[in-house]
Amino acid sequence: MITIKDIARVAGVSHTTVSRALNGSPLIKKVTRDKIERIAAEMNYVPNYNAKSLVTKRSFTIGLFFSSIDQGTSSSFLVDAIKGISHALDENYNLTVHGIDGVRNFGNIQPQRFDGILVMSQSDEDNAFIYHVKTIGIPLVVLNRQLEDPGIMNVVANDREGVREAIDYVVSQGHRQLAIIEGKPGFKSSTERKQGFLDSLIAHRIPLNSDYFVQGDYSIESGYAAMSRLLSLPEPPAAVFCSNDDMAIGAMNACYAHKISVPQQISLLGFDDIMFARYTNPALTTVRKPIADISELGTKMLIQLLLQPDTKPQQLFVKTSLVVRDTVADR
Amino acid sequence: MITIKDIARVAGVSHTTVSRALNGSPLIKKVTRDKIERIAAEMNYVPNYNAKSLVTKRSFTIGLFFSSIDQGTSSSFLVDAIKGISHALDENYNLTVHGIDGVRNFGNIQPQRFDGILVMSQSDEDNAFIYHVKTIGIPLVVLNRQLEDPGIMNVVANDREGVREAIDYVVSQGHRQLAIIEGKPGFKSSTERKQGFLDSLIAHRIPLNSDYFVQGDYSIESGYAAMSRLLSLPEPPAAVFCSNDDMAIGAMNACYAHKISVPQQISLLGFDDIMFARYTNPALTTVRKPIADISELGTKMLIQLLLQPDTKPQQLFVKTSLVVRDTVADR
DNA sequence: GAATACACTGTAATCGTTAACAATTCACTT
DNA sequence: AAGTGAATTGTTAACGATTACAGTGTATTC
Repeated sequence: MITIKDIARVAGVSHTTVSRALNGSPLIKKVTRDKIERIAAEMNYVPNYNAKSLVTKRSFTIGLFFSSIDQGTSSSFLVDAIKGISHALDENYNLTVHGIDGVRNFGNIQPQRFDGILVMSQSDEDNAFIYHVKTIGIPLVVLNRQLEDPGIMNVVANDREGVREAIDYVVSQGHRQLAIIEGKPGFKSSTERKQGFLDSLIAHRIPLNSDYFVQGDYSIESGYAAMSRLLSLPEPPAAVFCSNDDMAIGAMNACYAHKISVPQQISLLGFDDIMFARYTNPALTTVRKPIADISELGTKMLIQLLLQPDTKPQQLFVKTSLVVRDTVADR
Repeated sequence: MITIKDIARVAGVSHTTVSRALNGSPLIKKVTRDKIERIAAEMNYVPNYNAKSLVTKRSFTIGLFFSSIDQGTSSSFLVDAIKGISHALDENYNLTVHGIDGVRNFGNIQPQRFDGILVMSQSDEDNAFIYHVKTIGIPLVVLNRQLEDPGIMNVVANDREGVREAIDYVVSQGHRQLAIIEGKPGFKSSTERKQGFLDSLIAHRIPLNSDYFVQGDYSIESGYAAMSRLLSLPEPPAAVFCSNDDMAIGAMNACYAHKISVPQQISLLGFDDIMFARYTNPALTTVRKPIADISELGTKMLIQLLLQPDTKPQQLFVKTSLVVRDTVADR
């Protein structure tokens, strides 16, 4: 393995000069820099990042932590996240991936091991981890889940606005009896999405019917159960907004079971645009949560934070988009 | 940040002794070791891995490379892979994740940066990368895709056997007019799965009908197209084996479009058991490819390879399992 | 009671890099 | 021709660990 000293020898300079030349120091004369760069390239020099890290105290690694590695749901999250992050990260940074639940002792999470940390959060159970990271002072960005704490950089989708737009669309298609299957109680995302639903209804002066608000918990099964309840109503709704796609899939299955055809007899709207939304039958109309964009923006914010540690934490919202497919009928 | 020298100072020993004590050297007396360990714990000592790496020439990081980071398909692969790997990897190893297509120059892939590399391969376009890794001598295990080269550690599913068993099952349900939608031409997995299909048909003395062999390319669209062709046959098959789940989903959609009900009029069988297989309507009967198990076993082999570099490369097969759901009718 | 062996601990060099500080070179002034 | 300051380059000491080698102390042997 060749080192800067090897290069120094053939270039006839000191290894310090080589170091400086290769790191773009303005101190070095152009001709020597060019010569050294040429030689380094010829010798296929690759810097030893451990030595670099040892002295600069930067690890050149960013850690991505996500809620659970063992729970089955929402797997496409992770791929999209990695996609977005890779786009924003330059090649001599390493991205390491961990499940938060796999971290047995927080002691291993140390500034010397991570230049920065991204948390793809899905539940407030992550808070203990998040505060540990914050406490020991590693630059941190939390993605996907809206935080109450304004002291932490946070990038999320604008759920409320996204849902409002989607419901506006459903209303514009002529539906006025709208129901909602709500998300898991206590989750910020649940209330945000519900708010967006209400925003639209109120804006359109649609009277609120308490029968049309039913509880779910983001699981397929809860979507099935909730939809069954709605279908058994004396006057079932014309359209149902499901607070996530999983529940929409459950709801669709409930419709099949009750011989109700979608969207002819009832319209369905999801949220997330998971990969499978395109494959349901009929294909699900839904609100796309741009995980890749969120991750990319979050990574950029993290890099910003690395360069200027005193950057003020903010809460950034990424716009969602409505994906019109086949589950909302036009009347 | 506290170092072994700090510990040495309070313990009244040299830092060498601390290093030895903390690394389980047999040279150290039990009482000193205990004392040092106690002090280290009290001081919340965490070793500096960069310093360690610099001198031991081990990086404590394993790289996971997968074919493409930007292609949309088979996302659950990655999560399952990370799951399996995390299980087998002890906590002071870091797992870094990269798309092979994101690697702009191979020069960055260096022994000093990776103790070992896992490649989750999906196409033979990965070969250039694989051989680069092999050439520079980084311990390597290729997962998921069967290699011709016996010089590389390789862990894959036993596709052929898995398909044979699945078709045996379909036959046992009373179907005898069996069709196959084949995978992408030139792919090892395509021929393996086809072989499994043939194995079963031959074992059951079912005559081969050339109309029932149609080409696909693993995409949903190709599944749709292939199924349309089969349905337009004067005598459509009773059951169709799709060489992966994506094509099965396409095929199912084709059935819907042709008003053919699954499984009443035609049975469908997939391969992979992607996450969505459970959510299709009806839920897809398929052959489960145990990605997590493959990854876990692969990781164990890699660790073996790290400990004993002269371990003979082998090709390991992990058994698939048939997941019976609702798309194969019982006659 | 000295020699020897063994068990344990310490000294100092090393890994490949950066960076504070010192030294040299060079082009201008005067 | 010497002085000055700026522009380059070099010397050397870190960074935090491991490890070859040297040293100490104690028990065993004769």
